[in-house]
Amino acid sequence: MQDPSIRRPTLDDVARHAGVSTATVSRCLSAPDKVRPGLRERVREAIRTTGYRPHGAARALASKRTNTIGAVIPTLDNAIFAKVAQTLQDELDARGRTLLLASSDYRPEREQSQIENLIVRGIDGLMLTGEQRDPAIYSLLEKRGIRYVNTYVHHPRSRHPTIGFDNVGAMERVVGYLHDLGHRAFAMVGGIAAGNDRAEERIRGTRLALERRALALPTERVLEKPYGIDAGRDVLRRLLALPEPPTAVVCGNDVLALGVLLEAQAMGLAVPGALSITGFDDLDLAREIAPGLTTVHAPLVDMGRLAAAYLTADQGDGEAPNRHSELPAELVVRGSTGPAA
Amino acid sequence: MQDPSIRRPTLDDVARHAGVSTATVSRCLSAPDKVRPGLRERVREAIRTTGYRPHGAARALASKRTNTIGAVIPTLDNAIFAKVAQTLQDELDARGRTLLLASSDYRPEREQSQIENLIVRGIDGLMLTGEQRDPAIYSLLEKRGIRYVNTYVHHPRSRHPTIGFDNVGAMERVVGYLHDLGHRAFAMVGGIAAGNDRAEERIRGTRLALERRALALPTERVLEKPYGIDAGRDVLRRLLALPEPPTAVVCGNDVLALGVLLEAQAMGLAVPGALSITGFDDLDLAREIAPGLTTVHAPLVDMGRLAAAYLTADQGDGEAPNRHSELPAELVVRGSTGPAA
DNA sequence: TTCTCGTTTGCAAGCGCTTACATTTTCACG
DNA sequence: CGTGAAAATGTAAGCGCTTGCAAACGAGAA
Repeated sequence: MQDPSIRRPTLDDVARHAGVSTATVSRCLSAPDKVRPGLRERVREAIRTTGYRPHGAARALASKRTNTIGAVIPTLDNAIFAKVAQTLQDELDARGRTLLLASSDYRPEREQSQIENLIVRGIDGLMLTGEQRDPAIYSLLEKRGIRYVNTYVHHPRSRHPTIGFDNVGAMERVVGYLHDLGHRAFAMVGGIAAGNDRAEERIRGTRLALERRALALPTERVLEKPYGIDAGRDVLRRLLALPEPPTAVVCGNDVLALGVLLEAQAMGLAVPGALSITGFDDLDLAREIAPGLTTVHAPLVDMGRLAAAYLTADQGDGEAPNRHSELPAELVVRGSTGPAA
Repeated sequence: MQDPSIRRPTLDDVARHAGVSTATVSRCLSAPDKVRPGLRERVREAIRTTGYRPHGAARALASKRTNTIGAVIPTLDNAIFAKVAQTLQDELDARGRTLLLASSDYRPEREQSQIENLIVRGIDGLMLTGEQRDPAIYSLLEKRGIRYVNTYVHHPRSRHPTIGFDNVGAMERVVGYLHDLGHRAFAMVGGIAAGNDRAEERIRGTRLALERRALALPTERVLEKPYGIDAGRDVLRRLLALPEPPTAVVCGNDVLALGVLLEAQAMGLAVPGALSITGFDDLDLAREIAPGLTTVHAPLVDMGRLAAAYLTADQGDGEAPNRHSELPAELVVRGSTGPAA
């Protein structure tokens, strides 16, 4: 859409204006301390009067750096990804980098194409969600020498760097807490586990924790649903139709939990009197709704911060950042859980 | 972070592999029908075996097009912007463009720097939120020949293109509806109007609609708050302390309305029996919460679609897209409003 | 004053691609 | 087959910037 009739000022124009070479102008921009203060000021002035703005593509081509970090998240339509994206952007901004954001809609093949897209566009680093993906993607990133990090998971033994939390461990805490309250009849509703390791880990974590307590979580009591309030509502109706309805419903995220909670209220089922509900993520709303939602707090802001730091850390400069950072994902107890009926 | 020891395959490599010139390879990529099918296949094969990926920056530099569209929104932390961003991205994707997203945190100076940033990064078009901003920004965009569009507003007489809805008119409908229900004691809580024309228009629209019905909206009954559930809660407590508390609270968006609603419920105030509440935006949650929130439906998806179409429309090709598109912003009546007490 | 050495500046070669323009090939038609 | 126009391909000149290297400069030492 650039109107070809308009010529934007270039480095040459600035150089001519200031009576110096383009090299000097370039240095003024990227390494001002390499230029004598007097000259520097003259160049600054010339930049101002010409209205010069650097040309990112030319710069990237010549310098082989784009100062751009990519990120692929499943969707912007969920606050937990939006918040990390927001944090990442703020942090990158502060470091003079730009965030190039893409979303995959939870579809692996779309994630792959988005990553390819980002690579073509030029990125110096890449934040990904979860670890599970086609190995070809990892080898492409390595071949291109693009630093990347997987978030929302913590896999200390993985060869791929991770910044996140222990989804399995978090569910152990959730289940332990509910078990201590006397609950024995559990059900779980999680996201679609196929292609989503966070969802899978939360389901697995719940099952493991129950088995550890000599309780089974049979398949018909584990429902996988795309995240959505309506899905949560739907699930509760289904669970209550079971011969032995659960006294505790463990949800894979807060949106599902909210659906379960709202449906319980709509059905006149006392929460937590007749049913305890837990979520995951700790959305703002979890604190505000009545009763407050017992949930696992996902350390989104810290994750975004650490990811930004990891992806922008200087390469050679000693001090390689940790390949794996674990963030706490703590249980937040609120009013949606209570002793088993 | 590009490892300099690694040489990525270039057009030259592909050309050599296929025994053709770089021009032919380039054409295979951007105008395949200009190349004889046999050759085309040979080149495709060479691309595959070399693992070639185009270099976006080089391409942008040579072609003067980036195939990238920028967007600056106030924040990702609000579903209404996230949803538009999501839609925009999907639509642009389908057209082979990339979305470069930035957020301003509702701060004009930050918006300006983000726009400059996007321009340097290279964009062919730009979606902005609202119309109110430093004229220097508009003239920079024009000087650069970058097509732009203002969204979330509809200003048919403005010289700047807009795609959005009539915020003032929407409030007329909200007030009219409440007035018909017998409400005479109104209060309003909106976003911070300074630097946010959408918020300002909604407040103004409410005031105008009331004046048209011979009702005043005195300053102490208009509260401007940063969007947030807690702000909404806070506001309700304040309004109920007034000598003559309102029977209807009109909110500038759903998040504030949700706060008002939750606080009313926490205080044991019947909604809509003792208090009617309206929102704006029609978040998913507005439909799910009990009682459902009466609100104005913001046509986010259509806005995103139209913006994508507008910003990617071919220039010369006759058929200039409309400079101003108005989308309906309809009142959605749910359970949070009822006859005045 | 001359010499040395560190600092500042300029020169110019690309970075990988697109695209006028020139050249060659193809093919319908006479 | 020859001809000419159209189609396919190649040639090469940039796009605007960075950066290695060389040249010029300046300041202190001899």
